[in-house]
Amino acid sequence: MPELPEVETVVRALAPVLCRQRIVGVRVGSQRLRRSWQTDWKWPTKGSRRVVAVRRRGKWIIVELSQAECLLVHLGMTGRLQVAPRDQPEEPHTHLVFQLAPGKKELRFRDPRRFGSVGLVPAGDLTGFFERQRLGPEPFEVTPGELFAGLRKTRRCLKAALLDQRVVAGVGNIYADETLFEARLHPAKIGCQVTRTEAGGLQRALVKVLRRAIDQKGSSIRDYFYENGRQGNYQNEFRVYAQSGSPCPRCRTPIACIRLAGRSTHFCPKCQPEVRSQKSEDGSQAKKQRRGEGQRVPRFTDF
DNA sequence: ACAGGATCCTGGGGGC
DNA sequence: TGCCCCCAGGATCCTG
Repeated sequence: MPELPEVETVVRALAPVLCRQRIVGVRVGSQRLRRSWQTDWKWPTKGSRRVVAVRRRGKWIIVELSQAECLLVHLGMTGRLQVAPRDQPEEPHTHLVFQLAPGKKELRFRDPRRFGSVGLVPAGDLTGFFERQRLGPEPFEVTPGELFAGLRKTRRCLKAALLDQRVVAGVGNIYADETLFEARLHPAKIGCQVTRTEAGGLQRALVKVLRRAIDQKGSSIRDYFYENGRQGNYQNEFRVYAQSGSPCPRCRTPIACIRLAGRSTHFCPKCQPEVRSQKSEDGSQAKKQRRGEGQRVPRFTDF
């Protein structure tokens, strides 16, 4: 599952291959992605676009093109971007193919579960696009104070807050669990109960875990390969994620697995002690009186 | 306004 | 061996 380290690794692998190439044509598959990008897909019918740069924001891949446009790619759960020779047979679930020149290669977007999305944005609207998404700060740029402020606002648990891209961009299920273990914080602890010191520790843990994962070229479980079948190695360093029942690497207590924010959540019951005033099963119902409609985050295809 | 559950989607694994 | 069912999870939609 591509999270920040996996996306960063893909970007680093793609950038030298794609930069200065021209996209001379696009072929669209018959299956729709989850987002209805296909009907909205507006690729210029004439002229080509040169790839100027490839970079990342949160879990988004940004392919900067000439003529002030950006190709935005989100890999979702199972998305893969791969550069392949044109004569190499297409794998199943290939939804989008960009023909490159010079040379006889293609950039292919493959996504079996179709949770990913691809779109074209004017470069001038890139900032606006991420603002409409309310995409939070990059983990390497967020200050302890900002993280503390973000957590203070919510009654959700830390696990849910870390998964929320508006709090901090790029964290998914794996790195949320690993970060909370590193910070010795219980995943069910309520955001607004976190102290400034704990928020500082969480920020340091986040940076440490993500840096190490990037060094290891991400985690390869099931679907993720960063470049033509090459795998990351961080899955060999998981300390809690997918380690249910295994001894904690610090204290040998069996790692526990519970369900939080709709996701499997792994932690050490001893190193990440239960919080004092944890959200009770039926507690937090005081919010019942709230009413009205939340502000809609624009769909990807809205721009 | 906010939190949490449901939803989409396919491949893999477990149980029978 | 083959079939069925469940689970995995990112982002968004829906409900309370």
